[in-house]
Amino acid sequence: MKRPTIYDVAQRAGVSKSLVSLVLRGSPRVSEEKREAVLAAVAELDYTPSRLAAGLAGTRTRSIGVVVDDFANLWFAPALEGLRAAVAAGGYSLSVADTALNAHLSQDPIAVFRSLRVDGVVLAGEISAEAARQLAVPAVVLGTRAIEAARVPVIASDETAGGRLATAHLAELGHRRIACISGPGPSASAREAGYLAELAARGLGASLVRAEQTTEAAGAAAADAMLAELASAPGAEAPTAVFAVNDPLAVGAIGALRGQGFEVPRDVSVVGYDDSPIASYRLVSLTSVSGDVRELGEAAGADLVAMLEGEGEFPPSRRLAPRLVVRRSTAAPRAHRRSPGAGPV
Amino acid sequence: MKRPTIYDVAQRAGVSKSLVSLVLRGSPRVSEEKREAVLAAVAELDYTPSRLAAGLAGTRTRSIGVVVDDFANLWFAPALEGLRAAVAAGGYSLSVADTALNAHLSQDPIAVFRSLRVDGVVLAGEISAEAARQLAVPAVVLGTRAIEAARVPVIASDETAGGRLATAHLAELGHRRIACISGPGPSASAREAGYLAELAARGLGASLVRAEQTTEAAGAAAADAMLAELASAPGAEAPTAVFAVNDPLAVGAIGALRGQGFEVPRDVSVVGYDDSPIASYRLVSLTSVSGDVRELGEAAGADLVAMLEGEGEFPPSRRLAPRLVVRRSTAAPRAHRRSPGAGPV
DNA sequence: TTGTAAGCGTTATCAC
DNA sequence: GTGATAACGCTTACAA
Repeated sequence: MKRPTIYDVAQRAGVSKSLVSLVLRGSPRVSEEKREAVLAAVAELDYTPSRLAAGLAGTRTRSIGVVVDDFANLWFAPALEGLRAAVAAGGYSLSVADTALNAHLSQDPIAVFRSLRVDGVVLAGEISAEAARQLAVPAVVLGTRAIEAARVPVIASDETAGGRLATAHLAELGHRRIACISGPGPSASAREAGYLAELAARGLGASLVRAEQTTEAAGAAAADAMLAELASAPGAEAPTAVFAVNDPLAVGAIGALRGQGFEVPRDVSVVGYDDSPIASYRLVSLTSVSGDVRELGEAAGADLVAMLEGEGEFPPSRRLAPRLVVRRSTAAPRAHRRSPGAGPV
Repeated sequence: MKRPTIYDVAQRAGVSKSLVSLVLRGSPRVSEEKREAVLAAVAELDYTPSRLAAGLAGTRTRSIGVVVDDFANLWFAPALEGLRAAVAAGGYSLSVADTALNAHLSQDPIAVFRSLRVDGVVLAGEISAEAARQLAVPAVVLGTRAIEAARVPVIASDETAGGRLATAHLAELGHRRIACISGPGPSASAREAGYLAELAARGLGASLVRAEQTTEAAGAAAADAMLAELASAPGAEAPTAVFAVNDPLAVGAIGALRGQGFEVPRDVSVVGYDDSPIASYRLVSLTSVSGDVRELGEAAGADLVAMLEGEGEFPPSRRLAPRLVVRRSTAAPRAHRRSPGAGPV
């Protein structure tokens, strides 16, 4: 008992296979009569066209591949939803792969997509510049500024602006000693650059620690290290605010600070980045920078579809402005509250 | 400038296309000489075989589809990794889709996989029973017991056992009034059933609240509701321990309890479920039941490959035993610590 | 409007 | 070992 083919449908409906193909692809030049006959046959036979054959025969597969850097980065979930919404308009379907997913067996996701003949790909997350080159199909990069140079539009959140936003918020509250817990990777660098720029613009001094990874544990370790260094320095003063370049780092820092007797935000204010689910948890209530990831996904999807449908030129890179979600992890510094003009003790 | 085909490779290597196909599929009956010639031509031409054509012509596509209920469920990341490892052994590659991803436009992921002619599918998460039926290809269900009846093996964590484990842990610590915050869905039900079974086995009374969703906010609301109800009841006593059927619910409950002046674990112990990343955060340090999801994924992948390669019979359903990860959210009850035999005040 | 026929790039079945 | 030559199920001119 084999699967029904377009041929079976044609026979049952009493038409030719071409007609079936036309009906299925919604051609307007078919009689209502035949259309119904075809649709009926399709339903009766439970026919599902083979995308393999369609892709082989046609000029496109109407599928687009999405490469996600890591499925554990919850970041991409809303991005994917925005993408889907955007490409669905063009009749495309998404195929998702994660970089780590096939890394071991040299099962490079890009290679898989190539052999699948996807019409285009979306590089989501911190993709290596190398991956983007030698990419025979139209592509857009979503959410990082790593590969500015390649011939692909980059749809990213302006992470440097986000870093400035977070830092400015703390400065506006009255903080003068604002530390930063950064980490590895281009996103972290961009956010960190924003922190430095904003401090410079305000004439404040910087205090930077780089965590080994961008995890909660690394954030805790970085905060501990920062505190330890302060303790051993002669006249050093502890920061009254910390900007962590992502939420896990921030949560780790809060845990470490609390472990050392500092209450948040009473003694130290903390700002995170990404506005991940944990940030809104009551237990945490973390002020965080939000990249509006879903919209980023939508924009990327729309741009890719435009490249696929349109002739020639490709859309310009875009850098969307992030916004700050203020919660209960930030407040004015104590000294500031007691007597606005007073210097630190 | 078109893509190179197997024909181009054959011509360049001075052999027939059949030979090229044999070499690429690792046939042992080809001379070393020709093999090298073919491989060289492949490299020079940067040839990538078309999976579309291969799937069309061959008897299988060597691809398997994974349907995830929701990408935002961090749960599936390790499961996917286990899956990948297991199916890679058989030379299969994974294609992932999320139920919500295409739900809107009747872009049912199962339909997409059908048209892609995947060799098999993995249903991960809480899949509807309906989805599993009418599934023309071999399938396994990963991580839920929802569709016991269908003709697919179910590889799941024994969630009822997990519920018992959590409850037993609290009882062993000396707790007598153990409440449960449950939620919607089959997983929650199974965990809840374990809670009830363990209490019954120990002759303890149950106190159950069902949250509207399985989110942190819902958990907080449920805990608040529970406390409010207790306050209005005449001689009711507050529970000294709470088992929440997943981690977000548990974190929400902790937040709510703290808001009402209860410290965890001093006044109330809390156990969660899933051992998600947040559970290990210092700020939370939540005792939680772990399903060893990666291993679950491996088992499911191995079973599916066995079904695909093997002839006939399919592997039995399996229910893997979960384990408890004890952290700092659980401790002996206060009264118990002061005087072991004393009743509650 | 509908039918005919020629591919699309592989695998599979034979011969050689 | 190696090479022809049919499928595979569809799209797409081109005819009718």
